[in-house]
Amino acid sequence: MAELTGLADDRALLGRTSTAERVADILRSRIAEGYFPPGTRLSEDSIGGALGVSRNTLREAFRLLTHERLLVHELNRGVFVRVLTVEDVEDIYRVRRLVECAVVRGLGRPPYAVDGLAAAVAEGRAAARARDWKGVSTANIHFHRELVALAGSDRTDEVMRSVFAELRLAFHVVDDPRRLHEPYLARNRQLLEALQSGDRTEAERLLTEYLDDSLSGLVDTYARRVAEGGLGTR
Amino acid sequence: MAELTGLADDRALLGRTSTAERVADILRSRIAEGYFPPGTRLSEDSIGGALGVSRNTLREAFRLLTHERLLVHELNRGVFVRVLTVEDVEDIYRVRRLVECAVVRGLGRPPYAVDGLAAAVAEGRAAARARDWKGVSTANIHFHRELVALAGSDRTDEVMRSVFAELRLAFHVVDDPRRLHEPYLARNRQLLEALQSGDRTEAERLLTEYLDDSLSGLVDTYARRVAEGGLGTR
DNA sequence: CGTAGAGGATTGTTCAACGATCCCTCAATA
DNA sequence: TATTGAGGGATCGTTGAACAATCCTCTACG
Repeated sequence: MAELTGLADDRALLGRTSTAERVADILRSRIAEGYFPPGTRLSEDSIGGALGVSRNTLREAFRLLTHERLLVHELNRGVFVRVLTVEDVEDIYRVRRLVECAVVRGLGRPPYAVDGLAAAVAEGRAAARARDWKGVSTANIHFHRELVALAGSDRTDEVMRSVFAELRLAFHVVDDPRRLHEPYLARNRQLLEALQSGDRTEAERLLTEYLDDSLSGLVDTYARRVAEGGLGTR
Repeated sequence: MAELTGLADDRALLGRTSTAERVADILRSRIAEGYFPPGTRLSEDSIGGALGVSRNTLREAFRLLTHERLLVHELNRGVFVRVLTVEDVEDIYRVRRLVECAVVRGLGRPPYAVDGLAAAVAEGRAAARARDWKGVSTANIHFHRELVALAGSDRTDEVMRSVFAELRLAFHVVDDPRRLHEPYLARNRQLLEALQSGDRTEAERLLTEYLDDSLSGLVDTYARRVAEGGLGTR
């Protein structure tokens, strides 16, 4: 038996993607880019017809996305792109504060593996230079996903990936992404620097402030938009 | 328009569930109680026949439980009750330490709402008196779910509910539930007392020790059982 | 003893059908 | 005018069947 360790990673690339997962990928990115805004109903017939997949396959894709909380399923009514309430947004930040701060606090001795964080900061800087505010938002999320990854827990990573995907739903409702995301570029950089210098407590302080400010800023504009927009909460 | 605020809570009750969800409920509790031990193959034919549902519906239920990590799906072989690896158990405890400790640390000023915790302690004591070690294990899990509930976050509750359900899979593999669960009765009580007296830092210390000991005790016997039992890890 | 292959059993996938539910429309009534 | 109720159309939920693909077991053979 020859060397096979390197092959394990390739298995993910191989057949392991079912039709339903590919459909879910398509729908997920459509939702992420705002093509299907929150509140939109996704009809089995029209979507299945457009994508050329059977109803069963499509329903499996719906189920995947429902599990990620991107869609909500109402019996005999179909699936809808989730409309977050303000309480949802607050709960998302409750989870973020709980988990992200715990990750920072639980770090062992420095140095820390901050390569991913540095890459996300660079990604955000590049997006800002290109005036690509949606890209800035994505880089922001990448930064915090990398932060969570420092805990080295697959389950935590998965949970937070889903939480961040949900958060993106709120971002699509607000109309001024620049004001919402740009200020946090510098603060992510600060956070990175604190971690690079091995200062956990300072990093935790920065992170807490970050999350508090981010939540209040988001809730302000979000509540206004939801109220005026009259998104189909039902 | 009359007073309708009280009715909002009742909506959850009349929210009907699909057949697939009800089937998933049944299978979930069967797995939780050990009727289907880890490694068991769940045949579409026999289960569908016994429950009187069609294959399509049953497969939907399987998918729901697969998303919850209680079942694993092997292509062309069917679904099996998940067999946790030691790495899985370790990751579960990584999540528990991260989240449960963060919950305790994030508590505000005392007094805390420890009614649920007290009830779980009482439940455990009663089960121990009745020599019902599986009941002790359940009460243990209830205690920690109540602990997480102190954070007041729906999402955190849901995540941890799923994590605890997964953990139960490991419990079913070990053969001496008494030795595994009984020692923690007293420690839960200690934890409760620390919280009742408003001592967060002491509670966090107790909790950390608890989780460390619980993990090492579980991994010891679990690794042995998995190795000798030769559960169908394939 | 080991291997190749046939056959049976099980799963993967799709489709069509029918009942159930929801939503919308419209008419009747107070 | 506002409310109620019936009807119809659209969509979802579930079933059953059919066929292909795959796996497992057992047998026969070298």
